[in-house]
Amino acid sequence: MSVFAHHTHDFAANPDAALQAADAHFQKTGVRFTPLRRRVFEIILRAGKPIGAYDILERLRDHGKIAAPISVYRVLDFLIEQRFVHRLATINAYMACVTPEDPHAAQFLICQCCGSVTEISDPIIDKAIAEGAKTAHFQVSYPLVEIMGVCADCVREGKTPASGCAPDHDD
Amino acid sequence: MSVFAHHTHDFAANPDAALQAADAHFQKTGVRFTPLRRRVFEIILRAGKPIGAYDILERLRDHGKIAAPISVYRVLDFLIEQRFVHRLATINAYMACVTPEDPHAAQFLICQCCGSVTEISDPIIDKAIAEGAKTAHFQVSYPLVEIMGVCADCVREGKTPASGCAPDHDD
DNA sequence: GTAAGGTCGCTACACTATAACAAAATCGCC
DNA sequence: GGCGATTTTGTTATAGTGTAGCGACCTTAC
Ligand SMILES: [Zn+2]
Ligand SMILES: [Zn+2]
Ligand SMILES: [Zn+2]
Ligand SMILES: [Zn+2]
Repeated sequence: MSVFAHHTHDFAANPDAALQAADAHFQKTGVRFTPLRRRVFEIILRAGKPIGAYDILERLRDHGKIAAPISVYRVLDFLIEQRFVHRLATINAYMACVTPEDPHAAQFLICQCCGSVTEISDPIIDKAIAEGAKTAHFQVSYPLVEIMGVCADCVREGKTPASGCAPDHDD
Repeated sequence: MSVFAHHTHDFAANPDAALQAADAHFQKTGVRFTPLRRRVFEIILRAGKPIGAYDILERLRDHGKIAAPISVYRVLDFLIEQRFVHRLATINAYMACVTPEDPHAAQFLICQCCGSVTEISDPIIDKAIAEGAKTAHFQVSYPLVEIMGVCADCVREGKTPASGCAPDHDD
């Protein structure tokens, strides 16, 4: 297990548990968690890292389902609305929220080398943004924070974004 | 003049001054500020708010220039690289930097009602992100902060994103 | 059962961005 | 000024991302 298992309930790391939790949640709230919505959520969970809308579409088709892009986007809108999925604007991809039951402002650490993304929820960043916005008399509805860079693993391997993320040669 | 003229040197508010500053800068550095690049930068400046790549293309054509999308994107890459332009990932648009001479991490306040965008450079937000990333042993290359919400002007008019940004009726 | 509302399928389309290669302009050097 | 190397731009084609509009179907409420 990595030193950087950053969350105690990392649903994304346990697709089955996450699906069951979602089942329970929608059962409780009465919101309809249809087979299609469940299937798309499962695909996102099992991807293990951010996945594009058209990749989701492809995997739907792998399972015999004939679908058009719009179907995927509609489900994505639903899952985002329900806070089970986050959208990453920088890389046009979608990933499962690690703590969907807990409303939160999230920040994302996006590795430009390996494509991994870590969701964090740092109250200090959150507060700083709230304060900054307040100063400008700006009413925040959604604070998007996507931090591009190199993840701990890739740093350890000496990779850099400049060199196309190949390990650095110091010659 | 608005109460929210947020910057002392808001180049975007003075296209001519900004262009002259750019001329001087590129003269000094020896980097080539070609007519096309200058023209695109001028279009972005005169737009007064974020503008899409294809809108830039259209305005180029208005001035008799025949151009393909790729030309615009190449120039945009250049201007971003030179830090004279920022890209807004959330809305796929580009805007002039308010303080291009001063390297900075920027944050953007994007109004979902009127489409206006304000660039701020809040050291507290910046520091909070740096600290948060450090905790995760993540090496930051570019911290993207795009805060969606309602600007001061629109708040004053009672607009909300929920109602499609029409003024709120309380009936 | 029937009407209403929500979900999904289907076709087509709009918008955003890039690849590959050729032509032209610029620069450095002699 | 000629000339090769480099950079910039043009040209054509294509990839990638996201929506509109409408009708069928399915679920829910009465
Ligand atoms: Zn989350
Ligand atoms: Zn990495
Ligand atoms: Zn700036
Ligand atoms: Zn506004």
